[in-house]
Amino acid sequence: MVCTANDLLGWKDFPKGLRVLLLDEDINSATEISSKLEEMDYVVSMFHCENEALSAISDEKQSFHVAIVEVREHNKEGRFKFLENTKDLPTIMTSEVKCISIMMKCIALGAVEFLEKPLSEDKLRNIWQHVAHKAFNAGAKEQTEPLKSDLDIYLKKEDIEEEFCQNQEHNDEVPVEMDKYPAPSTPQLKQGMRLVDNGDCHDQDQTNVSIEKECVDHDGESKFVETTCVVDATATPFVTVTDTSLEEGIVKPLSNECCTDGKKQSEASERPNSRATKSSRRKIKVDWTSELHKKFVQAVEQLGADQAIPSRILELMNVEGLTRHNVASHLQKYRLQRRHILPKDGGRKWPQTRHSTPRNSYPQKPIMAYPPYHSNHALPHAQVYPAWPPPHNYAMPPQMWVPPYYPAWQSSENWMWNPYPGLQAEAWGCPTVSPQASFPQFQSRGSMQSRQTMEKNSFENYPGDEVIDKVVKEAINKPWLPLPLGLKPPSTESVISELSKQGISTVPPGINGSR
DNA sequence: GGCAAAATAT
DNA sequence: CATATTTTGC
Repeated sequence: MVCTANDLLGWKDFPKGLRVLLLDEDINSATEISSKLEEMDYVVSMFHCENEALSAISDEKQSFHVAIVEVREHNKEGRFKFLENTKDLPTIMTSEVKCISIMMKCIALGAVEFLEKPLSEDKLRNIWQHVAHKAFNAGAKEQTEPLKSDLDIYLKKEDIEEEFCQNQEHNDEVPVEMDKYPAPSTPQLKQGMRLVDNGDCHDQDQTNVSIEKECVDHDGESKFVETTCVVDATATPFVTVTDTSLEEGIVKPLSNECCTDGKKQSEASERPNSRATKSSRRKIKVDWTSELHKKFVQAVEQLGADQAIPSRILELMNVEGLTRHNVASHLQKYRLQRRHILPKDGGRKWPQTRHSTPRNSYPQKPIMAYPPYHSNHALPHAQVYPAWPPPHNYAMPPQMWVPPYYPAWQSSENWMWNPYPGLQAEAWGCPTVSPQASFPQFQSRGSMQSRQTMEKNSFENYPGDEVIDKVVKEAINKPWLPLPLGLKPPSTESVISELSKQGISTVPPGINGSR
């Protein structure tokens, strides 16, 4: 059985109840291991020969999450075969003898780990990690469309890779104290994955910053904040990072883009680990995804301008892992943005007239700059909604607040108004900020895989952010090319006039659009 | 809680 | 190398 990330999400008390197939011809050993496992609330099915085990596996009525298989010289061929036939089942090999060639072969054949006997409790305790790993990895391959679990929204690929270290204070309900039992195991490395082991992952004051991608959540409700953890490459145990497989999207299960961004990976792996060695390690970075921001905004709106203080917002948001500081910081930026944006007329440069319907006509600038000349672009209306809520909404009492169709932010880089929309936007007649209300789950750092998926979806519905971003970027960088999305370039006169408004009266030769 | 500096990320 | 975003410190 292939456990999916979603399965894990809904799994109360994970990894309790994890079904373990145990194959060991030594009855004593098997019994011993089994009882240890059962003490940990794993559900064990013991087998003494491959065939029994294999038929149990193929039995529809049974399913296993992970297998522990003993191997020794005389049965190795059978075990290899077993391994080959159970690719979907995370299989841990174990042996009394330490034979490097056998070990190697097992690993080569897909074993997720090789453990030397005897199997201590510590070793056994962590076998769930392989299930989680598998789940995350499996999801990526199958994903055809984004999963939308809460975790999806909050977790990112980095988490999956880097989270081993973050369990510090997860004191509530964690069935297994992972933090106290450093995984003896070597979670299966899939392409490009790194194992991270930040020696000191404690965080300071808050009790909530534990992000656990692997043990996902123990309570279906909890939402984790997407964070980026500092990685210490040197601390990475025997993991050879294979960056070549960037787009190998791993998992999508958990999030929009779990483990897929090759660039990030390589960067991370090469990243100097200065920080890791530093005693005062920086806190993991909260990634304000559109969903998270949306929550934030809703909280702010609900509270009203005067009540909207970090602690209350935090409370309302109810997002696990988020700290007051995080919120405060975001609030700071939020206010800054509004201050910067609102004082401006809001009408002169950004006539709401264009595509606004009663419902979405906000007094502020739309999220994207609008081409003043043409309205025949292919962008859907939803895209013009402002990222920040309009002022009248902002101050509205809870009961009065009507959630507008809120455009989720795409990436943190473009969720605010374009500070200088006039020039670029009007000059080029194309959006400067990519809209995206339809696929908030996609982050800009998305994997190639999600990117592709997104693009596919996008074209079937709305263009996705990334698509737009890309297109817009290209349009800006290569003005000589025809504008995409049905946009037309502004007239020379309008450009000149706009430039003069900006104080540019002379246009240097060579930038007149031809080249 | 809020502001600003420092640290990072892009 | 500069800017933007987020964390830290006060």
